[in-house]
Amino acid sequence: MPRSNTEKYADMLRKQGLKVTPQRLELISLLTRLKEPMSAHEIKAKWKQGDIDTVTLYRALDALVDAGIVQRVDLQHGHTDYELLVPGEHHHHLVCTDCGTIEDFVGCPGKNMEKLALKSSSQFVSLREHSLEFFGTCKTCAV
Amino acid sequence: MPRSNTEKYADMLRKQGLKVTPQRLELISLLTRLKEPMSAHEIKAKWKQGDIDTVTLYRALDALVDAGIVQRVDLQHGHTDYELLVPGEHHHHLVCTDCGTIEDFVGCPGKNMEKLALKSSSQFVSLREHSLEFFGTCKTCAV
DNA sequence: CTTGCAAATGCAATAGTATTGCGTTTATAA
DNA sequence: TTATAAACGCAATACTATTGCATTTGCAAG
Ligand SMILES: [Mn+2]
Ligand SMILES: [Mn+2]
Ligand SMILES: [Zn+2]
Ligand SMILES: [Zn+2]
Repeated sequence: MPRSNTEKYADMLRKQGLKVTPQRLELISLLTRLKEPMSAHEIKAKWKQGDIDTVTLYRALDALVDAGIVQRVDLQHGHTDYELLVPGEHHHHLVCTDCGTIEDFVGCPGKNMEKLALKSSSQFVSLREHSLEFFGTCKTCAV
Repeated sequence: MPRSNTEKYADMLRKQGLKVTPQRLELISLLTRLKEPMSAHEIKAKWKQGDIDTVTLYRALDALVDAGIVQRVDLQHGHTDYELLVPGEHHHHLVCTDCGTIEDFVGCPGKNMEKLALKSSSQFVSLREHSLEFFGTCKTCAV
């Protein structure tokens, strides 16, 4: 990972009063190379520099989520998956319920949906986030 | 619960080759009265006829999901919540991250979103379901 | 109404996911 | 260089959900 990106993420951490540690840097570096969201255990299995304690990994993931670097995703796998968040963007996923194939969906009309949701709501005045995942069958599995 | 509704759900179970048991009927009856999605443990705590074994409850919930009577919801509570599904409809939720207030959102433009998602996809040709939940702050907590 | 049997139940054990407490180590700012 | 709050690693524990198996039961066939 180029130095500029590393420094960008380091700043995002420090901005939240969080420390920049070797573990957190390797975690970011690892997530940068992933093409799909991954569970804590899968991440742990991919760890290069020796090993990382499971607790430390979960706490590092929490820290990155707090800093807005990582987002949690629920793909109905029975656990939380994590992926790097591109700043200023957001995206969702298409999941094949047969083979597990995952594809990103980037054209989410989030603002419109939130407007719609707020208009129909009697109790809410502002929305900060939303989860959205699609489940279906990919070309390969459709036969 | 009126007899007609009970019979309707019983038929939905039998149609899937699933049996109609006292536990499943009480579970449906209990879910009918709920205004919010609930976890397995919360449902167990509300059980009236004596007690239900946790395993039986999970298996009954699975059965109702298979029969299309119940849907699973992830409200980022660290567990699965369950709620009765109105046949032919679907809805999502607004969740207050401060106090936990939950409000239904019924005006989901699901068909359009799926069309949008499929158009942008290179690997998928059909989508069956989607998850969508909004997270924000309710009027009471906004101050 | 009886009977046969696959499906469902209850209990015990276990798996999988995530968190807490605490003593030691380390990043960072003074 | 030093002080200190944050982070780390390890052990224990909590919480969520599932598996295996002996027993019971829904329900359809006769
Ligand atoms: Mn993604
Ligand atoms: Mn609801
Ligand atoms: Zn597939
Ligand atoms: Zn609130």
